[in-house]
Amino acid sequence: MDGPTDKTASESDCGTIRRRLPPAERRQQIVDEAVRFFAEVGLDGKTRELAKRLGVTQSLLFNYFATKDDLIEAVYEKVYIGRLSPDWPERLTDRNVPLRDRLMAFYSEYSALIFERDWMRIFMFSGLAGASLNHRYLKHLGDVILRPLLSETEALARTDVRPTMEDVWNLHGGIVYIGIRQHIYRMPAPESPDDEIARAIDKYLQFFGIERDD
Amino acid sequence: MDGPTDKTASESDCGTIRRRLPPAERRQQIVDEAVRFFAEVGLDGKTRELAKRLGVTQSLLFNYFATKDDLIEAVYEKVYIGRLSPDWPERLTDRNVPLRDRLMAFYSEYSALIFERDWMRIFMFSGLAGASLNHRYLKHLGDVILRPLLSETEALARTDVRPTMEDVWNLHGGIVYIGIRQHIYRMPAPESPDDEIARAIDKYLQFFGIERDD
DNA sequence: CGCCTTATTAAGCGCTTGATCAATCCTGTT
DNA sequence: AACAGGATTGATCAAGCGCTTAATAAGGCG
Repeated sequence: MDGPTDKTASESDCGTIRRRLPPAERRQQIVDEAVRFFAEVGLDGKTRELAKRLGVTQSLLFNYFATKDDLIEAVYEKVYIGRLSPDWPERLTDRNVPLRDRLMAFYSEYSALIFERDWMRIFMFSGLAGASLNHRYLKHLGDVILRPLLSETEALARTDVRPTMEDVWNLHGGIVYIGIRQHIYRMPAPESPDDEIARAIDKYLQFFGIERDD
Repeated sequence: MDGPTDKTASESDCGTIRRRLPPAERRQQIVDEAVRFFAEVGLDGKTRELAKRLGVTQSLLFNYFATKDDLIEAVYEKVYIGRLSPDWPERLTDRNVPLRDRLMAFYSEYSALIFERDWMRIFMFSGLAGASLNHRYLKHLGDVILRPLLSETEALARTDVRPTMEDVWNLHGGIVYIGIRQHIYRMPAPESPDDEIARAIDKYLQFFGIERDD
């Protein structure tokens, strides 16, 4: 009554309704959609709704993940991984390049990576939930990015006021807050985040009397 | 077997097990505990667990709030209310006082109000949930605090670089991020937040060439 | 004290949840 | 074409959910 029901299920238009994927591919498909899903509705999103978005049965999810927590863990890892590039520490400490340029390069790349709705929201959800990956990430960020950044600032500071770790966190927080406003609170984004980042960096450097070409 | 079970239920120690409160008092008690509860576990916290914390039946909650959403709305209002003092706008624009002092006074008071776990977390939960109160609060903050603050900065700025709304948001975000680190991510707090606030403000003012006594 | 109002409870309804598992039916191989 | 393997499904479970309601008992008042 309702249209040509092509029972063969392979569906002539194999674009969307395809079934029976190779396990690795399906698993990845599930995680990908789960990232979007949980980022949107929170970690209490229901497995049945996620399955519906995937066009798949809810029970299938449990063939790939023993429990919902396992799936969430996979979401965490998928979204946290690669968010801190391993070559940033050395680039941030390369004193052949002016500190301002290093900071601009870093925060320009970093913001492009993190000012993304899925990441921002899952990071916040996992932070609120007290996920260990969240703590480890922040500790890593502090150890591997911000603390070296403090050393670099100290090495160039020309004022009597000495930079502290809190100053670096303030720089970092002011920048990250752009993404929070945009993706957590859904406020309008600044036209050019890089410009705002540049101003935040200049404000920071100027406070310690560091010139543009130091 | 188990101790003197004082069946009269008024409980000699009337500290905790008391029953039959006047409705207004019980309602307030419920909201107070709900704030702590939802701040801790999130808005998907279960009414049965909240009731257990109150030492009360779950069904009692629904005598005071028709639905769980109503209770959450009461939590929102309880926690949002009074968070933006109405006399701040005029104090922030009182040009008889140096801008630095005005900023310090404001952010010192404001941070004392908002650097509190229950508020921080409920604000974040409600923001992620897209609650309208959250949007209204942020719009109000922008209109009534930050925009005037931009005007005050403009009036005193001595540099060729003109302050923008984004600069004010950056100042604000850097400060608020202290509370986010502490209460959302549960990182250790700075010893004296007021000192960090002062540095953030000085950094901001100095960027626009505003002196301490302007 | 005994009554009467009503704050509170106990029981449970209908539905949804995460999770299970035997039964399907694609799909590559022969 | 027939088969075998395994990805996928549909039916289902027990637990837990928000919420309802009739019964219970606390406590101020005469």
